[in-house]
Amino acid sequence: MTRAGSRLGTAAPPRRRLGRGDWAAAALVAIGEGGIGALVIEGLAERLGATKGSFYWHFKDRDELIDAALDRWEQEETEEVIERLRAVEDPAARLRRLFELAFGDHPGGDIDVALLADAANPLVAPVLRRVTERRLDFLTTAFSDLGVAEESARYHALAAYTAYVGYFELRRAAPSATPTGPHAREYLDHLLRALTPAGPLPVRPG
Amino acid sequence: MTRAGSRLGTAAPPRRRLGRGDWAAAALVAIGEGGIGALVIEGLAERLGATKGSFYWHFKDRDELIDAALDRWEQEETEEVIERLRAVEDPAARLRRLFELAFGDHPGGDIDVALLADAANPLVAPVLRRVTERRLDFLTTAFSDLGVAEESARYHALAAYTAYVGYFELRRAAPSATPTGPHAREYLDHLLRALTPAGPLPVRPG
DNA sequence: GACATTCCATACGCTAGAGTATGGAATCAC
DNA sequence: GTGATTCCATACTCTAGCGTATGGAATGTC
Repeated sequence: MTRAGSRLGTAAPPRRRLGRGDWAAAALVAIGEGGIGALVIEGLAERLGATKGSFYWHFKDRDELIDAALDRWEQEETEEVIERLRAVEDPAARLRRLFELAFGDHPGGDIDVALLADAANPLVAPVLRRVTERRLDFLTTAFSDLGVAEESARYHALAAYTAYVGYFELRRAAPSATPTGPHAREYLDHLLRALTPAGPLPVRPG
Repeated sequence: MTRAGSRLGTAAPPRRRLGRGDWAAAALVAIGEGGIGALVIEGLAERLGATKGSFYWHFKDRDELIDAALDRWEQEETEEVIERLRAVEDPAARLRRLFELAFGDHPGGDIDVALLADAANPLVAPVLRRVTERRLDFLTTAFSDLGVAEESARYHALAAYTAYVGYFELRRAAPSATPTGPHAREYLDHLLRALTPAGPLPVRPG
């Protein structure tokens, strides 16, 4: 058969040729939806309007794709976020911004949770460990900058990070029990009060 | 072949015949170790010193075993715990005891986390939702009994529960980053201060 | 102690999905 | 435009693990 939709447009868009990046991106989406287990080569191929043949030209095997997707995740959802937050001068504002980003509507939380679900996977484990420690260190420093004592800052960081992780886990376990709409913001306020040391540190003051 | 170890003891203990309960218990252990995916019939059979033949006599299929294991979990790790906590009169003591149980060394947290990992599984989803809402409701009431206003009590419950879930997720993601030994207790103290409304509510006062 | 019933082992069929082999289309180099 | 290179589709093989079929052991029953 000649390539589907190569001449007259079928449902699929007249696609260009694929590269490793396309596969890695699609893989990360799949992981976000159903974890490593949902990363099925022929499934991705269909989404991309291709077949296994393409995949096995770009990648040695499935593990190599997983690695590529995890690299991408580590970069986009941790390093780049941290980099962006460095730009915020005021420690309180930086922390507040971090909370807003973390609990916001981006798909990051879902990927996080999906990867936590595959924490036992030998490919996932080291990346997950690295990312978790990196984030915790950043959080610890953030609380330190706020004036919290060294030891206490670590506990604040742990509490904040587990609140974040737990929130997205809860959303999967019982979406109806998760605060939505105005309640979401109220809950975030509540969290900020509980998790930050001194004052209320209101979100978007004014 | 005659049954292994039926006369002279080999490595395996001279086992009695198996019942549904044995399979369900083994299944729950397997789930705790690796989630639903780790629940492999022939694997469990080997652990129990039996074969598939036995399993398919007691159960229609794998799904039926999963159901049985989930039932067991819901009963042991939620209903029975709640029942036990009802016995504690003082609201503050009850909440403190709950925290101690939750963050204690029982394997419950690991099973919780494993099932959260399979939240998308159609067999797991309804049980998980039920259990989560049940626990949240109990927590909400617990905070209410402590004198927290209705709406606020819900947020307290959410924060406490996500802290619990997040803690065990963190332990899987980066065990080395999780507080251990004396730090574990210090962190628990920190959490109690952050998550409970009024006073410090010390663990095991005195 | 023979028969029924309960329980289980062995040997098989079946499917999903990873990975391979190979020919051919697209694109580039000149 | 023709040869080389890059990219991809099709048609396989192979394995893990679910489920089934069937005979036989263990245990109860009278």
